[in-house]
Amino acid sequence: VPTIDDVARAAGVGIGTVSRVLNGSPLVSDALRERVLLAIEQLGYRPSPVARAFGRRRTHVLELLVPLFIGPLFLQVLRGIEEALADNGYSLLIHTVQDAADRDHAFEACCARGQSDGALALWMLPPESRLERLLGDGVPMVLLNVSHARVASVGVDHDASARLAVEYCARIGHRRIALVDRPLDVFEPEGTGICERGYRDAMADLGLRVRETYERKAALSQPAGAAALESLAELPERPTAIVAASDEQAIGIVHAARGRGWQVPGDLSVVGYSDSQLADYLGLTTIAAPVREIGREATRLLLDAVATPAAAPRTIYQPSELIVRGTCGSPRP
Amino acid sequence: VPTIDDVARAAGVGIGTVSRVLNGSPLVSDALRERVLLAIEQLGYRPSPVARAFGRRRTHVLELLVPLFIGPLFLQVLRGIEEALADNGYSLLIHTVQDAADRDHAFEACCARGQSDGALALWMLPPESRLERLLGDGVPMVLLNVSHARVASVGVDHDASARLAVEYCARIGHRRIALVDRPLDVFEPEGTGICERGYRDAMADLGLRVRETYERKAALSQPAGAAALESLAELPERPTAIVAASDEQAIGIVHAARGRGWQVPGDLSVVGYSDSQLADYLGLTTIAAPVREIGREATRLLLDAVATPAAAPRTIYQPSELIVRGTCGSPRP
DNA sequence: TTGTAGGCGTTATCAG
DNA sequence: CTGATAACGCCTACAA
Repeated sequence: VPTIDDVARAAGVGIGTVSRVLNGSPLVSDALRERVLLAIEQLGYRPSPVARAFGRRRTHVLELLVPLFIGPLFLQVLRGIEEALADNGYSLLIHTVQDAADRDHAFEACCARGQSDGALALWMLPPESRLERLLGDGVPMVLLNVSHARVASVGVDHDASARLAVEYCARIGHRRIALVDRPLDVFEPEGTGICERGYRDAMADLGLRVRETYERKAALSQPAGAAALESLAELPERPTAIVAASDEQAIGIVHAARGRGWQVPGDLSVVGYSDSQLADYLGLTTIAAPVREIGREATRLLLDAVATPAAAPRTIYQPSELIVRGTCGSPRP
Repeated sequence: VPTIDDVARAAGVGIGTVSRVLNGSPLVSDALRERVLLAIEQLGYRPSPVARAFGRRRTHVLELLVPLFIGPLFLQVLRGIEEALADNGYSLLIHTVQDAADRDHAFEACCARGQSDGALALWMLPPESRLERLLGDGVPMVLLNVSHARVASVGVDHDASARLAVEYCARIGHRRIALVDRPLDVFEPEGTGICERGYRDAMADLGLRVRETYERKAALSQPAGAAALESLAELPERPTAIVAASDEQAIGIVHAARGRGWQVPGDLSVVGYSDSQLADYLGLTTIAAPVREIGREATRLLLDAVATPAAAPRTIYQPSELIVRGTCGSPRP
């Protein structure tokens, strides 16, 4: 494998000149640039990425922390990220995380500066314990679809999304609207819900009764959604509409409701959240999150942070949108 | 950020000793190892991954080429890959590919040795034009779920899978079984189909009539599957069962059939392929491919190749399996 | 068992 | 504009 030295020798110039040509410096005469380019071509020379990373103290690699519960949305985010990465020479390193321990490892690894120039974390908060080191080491980092006071983030405003769903249900006539939420930090099931505030505020603003018994918090899975429905179904005055915090949960809810012999949307309306591929296939009414855009914008933000460190953590919201399909209808009188 | 020099100084030893401790060499006295470990701890020292990669001429990174059409199966493969990667210090670099040009770039980049120690390509063949350089540069590479005479691969035997599907349909009484295939090379739509041979052989072996009019080749999408069904439906003697080369296609077929007012499985039986999450949700009878296992075994194979170069390209087959759900039934007399 | 010196392929910093 | 030359941080002989 030819090195920069070989090229310099072949072109009859110093390695400095070759390096300048390689990096598009204007400080090279056309004549020499020509000769260098020729030599590169003839030798089939490719600069070594590791040597470069070593030399310029920049890896041109971004890290991506992916929780497995994200499901099919992953490919969408990935598309957005790659859109922002197109042709700027950056690559993506992936770490999947399955549980809290994985998460801690992954964030820890990001802090250990050197592997990458920055990190993207999807749908997932960094553990508070690692936060100091994380911010201390100055690894640029952007959170996607979750927000945190001290870290930059891009995502939808979950409270606004919940409001959208609740207002829609109210508009088509529902008054008994329940919430099947998900914990803000998926690895912290006892914490606050992600749509909680938006749901309550929207209900109150609409003059609808806010009752604790109408709020459930469930994991991001179909069975969890189904379980939440069963519990809601036992209420003396059961809800006629349910707003879920994910499409998975919503699908579980729909299945369970139909399993009880209820009609959806006849006896129960259900709104999902995210507009995953599944929602489309199954005709689920849902609040769409612009997942691809989130990936793109977050990556742009991160690249900015890599180029210009020390910017204050920004939070950018992308608008969510109601997608009407087949799981909502007016309640039967 | 502390370097190995700082550690050596703090521990009062040479950098060689520190390096040995770092790499678990037995050639260090317990006393010194203790001191070094302490210094590392106190300084919060972390060896630089790039410097290491530079020094030992091994990046400890594997590259993964992912075609977007893979869909939700991706996360599953990823799980398998990470299983094999667990705790051996390897990371995963991802390149998504959307079209033939992307693919060419991606394979090209892998050849440019240095970015990674080896590459995994999913559901996708390298372009023949790149093959020489690829094999020439000696980048270890393993193909997943496609096979090639000159490159190592791990996947299911598509012909065996097709046979499984056909035999099942025949067993429950079908005689007019059609195939909606996919091209072996997705970016080469005109090429041979991936299940073609298995389908024809199985039909012949069962004494069923093999007719060209019963074979369609479609893209890996629902609309493509739907289109194939429409075309099949116009036949004077339409098939009573259809074997598809992917779950997506199968779902498109089912939708289109129901759109025509046909009952599935009453009027038409459909078998999918892969057992994606969707197949489960929609109750699609399908041939399951052990996707996670494929990821795991392929990665193991690749790691072997990285450690011991120049092994002859091996092809490993994983068994596929029939999953009976709700889209197949006996034909009406 | 230990320390020291050289090398890895670039980039960056100088004098010219 | 150009060419030496010194980092960069670690690994690996080699010598002690």
